[in-house]
Amino acid sequence: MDDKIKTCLCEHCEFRDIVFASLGEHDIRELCDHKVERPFSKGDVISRQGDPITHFKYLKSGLVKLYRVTEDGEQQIITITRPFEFISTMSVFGGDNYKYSVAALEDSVVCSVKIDFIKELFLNNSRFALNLFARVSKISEKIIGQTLDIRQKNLAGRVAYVLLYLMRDIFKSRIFDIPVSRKEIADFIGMSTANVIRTLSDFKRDGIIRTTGKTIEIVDVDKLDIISKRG
Amino acid sequence: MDDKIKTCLCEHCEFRDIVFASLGEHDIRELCDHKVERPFSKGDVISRQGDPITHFKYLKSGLVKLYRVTEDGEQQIITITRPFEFISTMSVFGGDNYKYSVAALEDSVVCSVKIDFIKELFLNNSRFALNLFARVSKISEKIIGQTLDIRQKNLAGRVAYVLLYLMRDIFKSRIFDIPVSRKEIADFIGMSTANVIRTLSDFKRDGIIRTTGKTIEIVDVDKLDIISKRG
DNA sequence: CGCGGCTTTGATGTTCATCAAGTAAAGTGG
DNA sequence: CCACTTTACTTGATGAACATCAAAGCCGCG
Repeated sequence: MDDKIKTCLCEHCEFRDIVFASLGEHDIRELCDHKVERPFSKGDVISRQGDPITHFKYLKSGLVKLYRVTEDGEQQIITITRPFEFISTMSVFGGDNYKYSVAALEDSVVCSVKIDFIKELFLNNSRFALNLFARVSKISEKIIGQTLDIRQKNLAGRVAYVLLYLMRDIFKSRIFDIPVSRKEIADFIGMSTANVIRTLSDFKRDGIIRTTGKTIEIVDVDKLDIISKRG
Repeated sequence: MDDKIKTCLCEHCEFRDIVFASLGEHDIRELCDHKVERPFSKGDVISRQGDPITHFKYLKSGLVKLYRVTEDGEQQIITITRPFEFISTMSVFGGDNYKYSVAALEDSVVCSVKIDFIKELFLNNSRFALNLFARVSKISEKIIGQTLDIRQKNLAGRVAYVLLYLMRDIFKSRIFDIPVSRKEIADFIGMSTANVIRTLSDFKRDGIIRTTGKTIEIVDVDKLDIISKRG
């Protein structure tokens, strides 16, 4: 490797626009030196509930689930998100340990920077601090809103809500491969696996969705919207 | 009023230790000039979902509920909190409008500062920024954790959880006056009013709690803990 | 080909919401 | 201060929604 030719990739990372927009050339260069880019395969755990928080991690590509494990060993999925919508932990400088686990639902790439370096940036660059704060706040609010949305709905409404969420926010397409098992959907919306499947079968029978293997097509978005709202 | 004698009360406010610890004499003085202290009676709405966010508000004394109104006009209570645990909105600089409403459950005092002034402080005082960020993060995490806790429990478990929360976190006493109606408890844990009452009656019959009017005494904390955990 | 995991469907029982009716408590106006 | 009105609380009965259990089908993988 020739160090002289090596250009800093962070300079042109799309992430720069989001959180690091306010960093000058010098800081970006330094960020690059501190960061480690690491691939994760589908199913890999990216960070684990209870572990000490040493790094600031952000998702560069892929798809992850944020979840926690309850006392009786069940998973409770908090949210499913794409890059830019996941930044290591909500309380970046709040607590010392992860409150939740994160695992890859698709092959993913995560960038990781020592938390101390981010803290330094935060203290020295007020624009950066403001951006980061706004972003983390928005993520928290999205999670809270989603959880409350789900809570007030009945089974059919919840399943419809998840399908619409995957369609609109995650895949931006009416046809996509479901990235989670039925059990994971159940863990997300807080229902039993059997009833999630039953509801999906109902949707299929009514011509609202169509499935072949892992692939799903949302046929009747309007009807799904009605079910989601009415639930 | 004699302006010369008027000392700045913010200097000795307990809140200073929490969010404003990092402010010097000058900033504190200025904060004082900008802030408005205002009492709210039980039942008053402090800030309303959808309204533009113009001020940074924090609870100085009293008790509030954070809630949102669903499409069919029902209230969904997000959390109930004491001073220091409520700071206007989670996304202080995130969005332009309140995502949730806040109302006083007891007579309360709220301090209010123009959001622009806080933003200025945030940009000019990095210690303040860090403190504020950590605090807001912690509040968000508490809310998310609470919502997830409640979600995995059954009716009895939820009611037990709320009683323990009021006892431990809000009143710090086994005897207290319930600050919310049965309907509000129901809106908090996402159950019907009738069933909340039924469960409370069960607890009473089993000698777990004792009530006279609005006053409640938690008699058997251990049993309540078991019910809450098993739920 | 056969094993193990995920999925699907049906039958059954539990939990919880809803409805209804009655009681207590808390305002409200004369 | 009392009758009146309204709101909150309480309890029982009923039915709907959902979990659980069980058995069978499917599918990928060694």
